[in-house]
Amino acid sequence: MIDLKLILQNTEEAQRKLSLRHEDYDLAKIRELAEKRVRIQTQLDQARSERNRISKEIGNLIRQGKTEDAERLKAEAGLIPSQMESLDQEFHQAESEINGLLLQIPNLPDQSVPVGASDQDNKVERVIGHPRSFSFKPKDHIELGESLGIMDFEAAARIAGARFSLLIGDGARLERSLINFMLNLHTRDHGYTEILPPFMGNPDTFLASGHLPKFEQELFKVQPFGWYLVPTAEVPLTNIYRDQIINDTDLPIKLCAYTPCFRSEASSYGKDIRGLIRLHLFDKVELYKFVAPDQSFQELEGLVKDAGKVLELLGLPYRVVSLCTADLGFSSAKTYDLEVWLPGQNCYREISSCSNCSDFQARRAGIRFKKSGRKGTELVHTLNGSGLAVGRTMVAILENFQEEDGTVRIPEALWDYMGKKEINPSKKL
RNA sequence: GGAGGAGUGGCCGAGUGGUUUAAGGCGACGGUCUUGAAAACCGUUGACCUCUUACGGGGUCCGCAGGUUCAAAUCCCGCCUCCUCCGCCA
Repeated sequence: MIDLKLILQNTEEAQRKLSLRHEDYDLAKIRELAEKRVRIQTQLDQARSERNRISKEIGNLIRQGKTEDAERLKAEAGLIPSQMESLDQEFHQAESEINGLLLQIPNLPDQSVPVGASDQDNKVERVIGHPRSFSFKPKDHIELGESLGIMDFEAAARIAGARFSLLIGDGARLERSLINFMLNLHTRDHGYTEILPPFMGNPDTFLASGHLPKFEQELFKVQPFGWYLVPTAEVPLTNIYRDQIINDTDLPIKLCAYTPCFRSEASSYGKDIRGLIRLHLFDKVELYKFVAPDQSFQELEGLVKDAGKVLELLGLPYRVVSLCTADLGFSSAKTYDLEVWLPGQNCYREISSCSNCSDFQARRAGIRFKKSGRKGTELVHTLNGSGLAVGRTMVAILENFQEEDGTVRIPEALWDYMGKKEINPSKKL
């Protein structure tokens, strides 16, 4: 949620920043409702104050035994609740309308975000590593996976349907190895604490992270219970500290988590139908930070570095892209995508998305921190980033390290995890 | 699934309709003392909304949401969460 005060005090500025996202929002309407709410609240507070005063007096009279005077006052005070009732209704009406509108509004882009109209305007910040040149035509991961006998999309479709995967033997082992490798790296070398959260959550949880109410069609709902399956570990991790006040000495808090991710891909019809690129269920290791506001952009750079380290240790070429204003996610103030080189597709593909959500999620989730020796609390800033999408990492390994005969070399960083240095073509199950 | 019990401030905990303006303790912070620290003693110590240039004032918050009442942490209705026992179960 963006700050209502910002809308009230600087409507035009907020409107201008939102328009950079190429979406329209009626801030004037919110402003009008908010001003109305304050008027009503003032009246309501006065009525309550009067009621409290009289009630206290009645109490005093009763204690002094002056029951007749008390009865007279009771008759007088009896009129107040009915006056308050309609005000109270108006107040709640205005408040829920304001909230309903506010929950639909995305975060404001930071001023360092490139202004643009589509993903064409994203800015390449840097390129790390060099795409390998092949002496043969590189295969894509689907062909490789099936000839190696480590994937069976037909069986996956039989079990669940389109956009699911089934890994066999070294394929399954590679997925598991990657998860362990990533978690070990981030916990041992990068200082993150590992979390294994629930893979589903209640509606409040998804509201706090910004996935509800606007994006319900992207989620799988568990009926009849009302839970949703997590589309990313960002959702449960955000909510670890929902409605909590954190000591500033505990910041920054750095967490990482492996979870499966469940996405309906409702708005992706026709895109990446085959293979491991876009699935209803995939594995991801997520990085997450709760930080003090003045640290968040610096911490974002660190997050990108931590995610990039995975690719570097695996020897995969990639580039870092700063998303433009039109391509930013709903909760994000600034996002870097890491895009890995895929020879099979002859292009860079997103393998990590690292965002600074500033105070947007913290406000929805009520996550604040307290500076010792200072009055009051302040909202934390939250950051999240993939470290990395596991399936897409497997795609990148298969496609980048393939040989002409279909053999795939395993990156050295994974040798111990895999117990071997290459995967050779073998019979299908 | 059955039967009980419980949810109060950062934490523990008192409080069964009106001197509760939520006692007391712990923790934290400040001070006295001390070479320094500890101990002891003294003091301070919530969040949120709102009015005010300011000083300061008003309001809300005792799991959540309703209700009764002039007045609710306290009584009533519904819900949520946690705990204990029984049953079932990976």
